[in-house]
Amino acid sequence: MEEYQDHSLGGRVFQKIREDILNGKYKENDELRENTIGKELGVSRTPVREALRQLELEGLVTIVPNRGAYVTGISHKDIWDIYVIRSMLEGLCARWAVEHITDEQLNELEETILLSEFQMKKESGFSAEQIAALDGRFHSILYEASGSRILGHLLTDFHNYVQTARKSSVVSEDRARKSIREHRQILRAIRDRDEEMAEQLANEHIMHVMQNLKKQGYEQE
Amino acid sequence: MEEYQDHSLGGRVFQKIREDILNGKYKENDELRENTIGKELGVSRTPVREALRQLELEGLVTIVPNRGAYVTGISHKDIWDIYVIRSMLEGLCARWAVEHITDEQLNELEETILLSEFQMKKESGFSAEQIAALDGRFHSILYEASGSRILGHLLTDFHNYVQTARKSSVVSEDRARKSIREHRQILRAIRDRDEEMAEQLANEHIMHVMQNLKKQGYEQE
DNA sequence: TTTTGTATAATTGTATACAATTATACAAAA
DNA sequence: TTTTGTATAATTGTATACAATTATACAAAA
Repeated sequence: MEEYQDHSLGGRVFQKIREDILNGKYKENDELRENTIGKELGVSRTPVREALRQLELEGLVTIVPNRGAYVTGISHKDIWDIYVIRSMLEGLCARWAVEHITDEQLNELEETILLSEFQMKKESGFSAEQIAALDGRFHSILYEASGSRILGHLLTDFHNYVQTARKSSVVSEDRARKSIREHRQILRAIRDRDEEMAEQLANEHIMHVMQNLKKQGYEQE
Repeated sequence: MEEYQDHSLGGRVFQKIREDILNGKYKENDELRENTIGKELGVSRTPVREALRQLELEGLVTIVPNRGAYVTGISHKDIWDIYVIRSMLEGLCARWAVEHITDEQLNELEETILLSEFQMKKESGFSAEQIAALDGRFHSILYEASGSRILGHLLTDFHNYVQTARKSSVVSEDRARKSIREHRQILRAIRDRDEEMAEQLANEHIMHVMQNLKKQGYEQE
């Protein structure tokens, strides 16, 4: 994500703790002690502190002054809410992309779709992780193409949030195929400079993912 | 905002730097040196570092590893984009509030409107700051009432973002009166449990603010 | 003049020391 | 037994020390 995240200890600790919250290693209300985590990761308290402060800003951790940091956790309702919000914003993003997208970005979108289709045709079976990664790439190109720093930032955050939480396992073959087809339709609408259509398709695309989530027990609340 | 922000040095430094970026003291691409800021505020580097790392997460600061922190700045387009996004999400918020709002919250909304109307009737002229504060309160009650931690968090962030940036000065008397009237309409729709109407009105409410912004030179891009 | 190399200064990255605050253990009193 | 008080331990908050990295100044070479 951001520049320094990969280089500094603090950034890596941030990503690590975040992942461990989202994948369930740290559960709701767990106390996150600076020393304990530091020892676990082989670093001092300083980078851990930085990471915890950042995680609070993201809403994953609650800090009580002079007492400690606690996992806030992310409920099924939270994930559901994010999808509702995302469906609106992905629509807006596709609409804006119609205006701002470059030829190069169009080609990149095309490429991820082709690679996805290739994955699905493999005789040895498709790799869910690869499909998930390509899906991520497709969307982040669109975020970039929206020409909006704010919207891109927001959608990227959300994408990370839910992606790790629901893991890549949710990609059923049926859903994967439909998803790729929807990507292709979105791309076509953008190529045709059809704002209305692009927005609607991107909107529906996320709603379809939601229908799939519902089957897996993510209820409305 | 968050719990620890008021108590710890790091939290206060965070708020201070953020304010100074949004109100223009620190301009785009300004370098934010840990030592310099620390001396200015009479604290050591540690809390400043924490603050800068958090600000990067908010997108107000860019950190280049081993080199420094630079103000990212917030353009007119950014503010405009936030309003477009906000208009959608405030609509969603009002819709959800219809389902989740408590009687107490309804009363609080009523109260802020009454207080606003009282302000506008004052012979000595109304206080723009008071009106802005009441506007903020109205919206944050709604955010709370949406029953969505995620949506509330997001809208609160956005609200802070733009509020400080465009200062309270933009509140013209004409706009203030209309704004209060719109608040009243939104409240009525929520009371009537009319989701559709509540969403639409909240949506339009923000779009009206946008029209006002446009007059003040905030262009589409 | 322009470029390149190098010593020095400045700055960030991380660990650690110490103070302040909170949690815990346990004895004394009810 | 339950409650309260107090000493001690554990933890967070902040400052600072030191290492690593980058910026700057300036001389030497082209």
